[in-house]
Amino acid sequence: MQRYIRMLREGKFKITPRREAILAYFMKEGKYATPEQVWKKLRISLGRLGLPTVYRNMEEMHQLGILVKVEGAENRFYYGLCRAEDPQVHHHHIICQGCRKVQEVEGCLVGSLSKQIEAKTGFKLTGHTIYLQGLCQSCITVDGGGL
Amino acid sequence: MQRYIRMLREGKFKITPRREAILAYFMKEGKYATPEQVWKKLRISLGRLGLPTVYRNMEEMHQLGILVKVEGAENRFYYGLCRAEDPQVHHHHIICQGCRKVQEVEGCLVGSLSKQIEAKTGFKLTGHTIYLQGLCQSCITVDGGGL
DNA sequence: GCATAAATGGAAATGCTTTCCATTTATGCT
DNA sequence: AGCATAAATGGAAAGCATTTCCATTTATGC
Repeated sequence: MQRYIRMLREGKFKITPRREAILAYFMKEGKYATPEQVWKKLRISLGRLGLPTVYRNMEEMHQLGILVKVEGAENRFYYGLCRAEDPQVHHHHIICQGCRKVQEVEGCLVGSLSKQIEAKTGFKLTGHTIYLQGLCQSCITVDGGGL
Repeated sequence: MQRYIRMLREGKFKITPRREAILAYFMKEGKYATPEQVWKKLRISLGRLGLPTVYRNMEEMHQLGILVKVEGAENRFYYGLCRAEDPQVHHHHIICQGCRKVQEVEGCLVGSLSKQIEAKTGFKLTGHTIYLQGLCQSCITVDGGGL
């Protein structure tokens, strides 16, 4: 938790109860979620909580590298906590199709291949985004997906 | 063009002037575009053209593998023509940040790494999506991006 | 040609996300 | 501790990409 608080501070953001609650939510759940899902849950304990506040804060946390943002089903966006030691160090995430758990994949998948890609296509690579889907160990043993 | 027409037929879709116009648009432009962009252009030559028609057809073509669908800026979706010999054969696309040109990258970038990823994470891979961004040769020589 | 299911256009609805703005609050300074 | 101030927040309303509805038109097989 403290490291995420620190990241907020470094981004010149204030530490508010709402932000702490959002962080706590993701620390506890460990899976990806939409702003609305977070809002529905936190609204109960926080009393008053605006949906725009959740959207704003989650997007800010995404900008800071605290949350990963992925395009889920039905053109909606999901966010998940990035637990990488240093989020600045380029890496990827894999998402469990069973329980929506988010996990880091150290190292860059494209880095080692970039030369080949550039040779093949004639392009100069400037960036990439990878969405890995899979099943985490506990979901493999259960039934193989669904949620 | 004929191969895309064939793909539409195989998908039990009728060959309409609108569909042909959309295909022609992408054949000519070769870059990715939103339904609205396509609509604005084709509306002129087609006289009457409904925006929902463009959305519907582009999404259908995406389902058939004719168009690639990528999430662009500002939560909008862009489509680009897939020119791979056989779109069913798994491959990736790279998009030029300069001119939005879409190009195929043969082979799968994750295939050769999947064992490593699975070993590292404990996940069983079920799928992946890769968005490669780069600059095509002509854009490299011009200025380095922008559009 | 003709029948028919598919395609289309325009208007309206949907629904995620953002903006506006008045009020509240975290933070730095004294 | 109290204060000033810029940032954060909530609620309502707006924005806007995308989809749905439905009456009309059209491609296609016979």
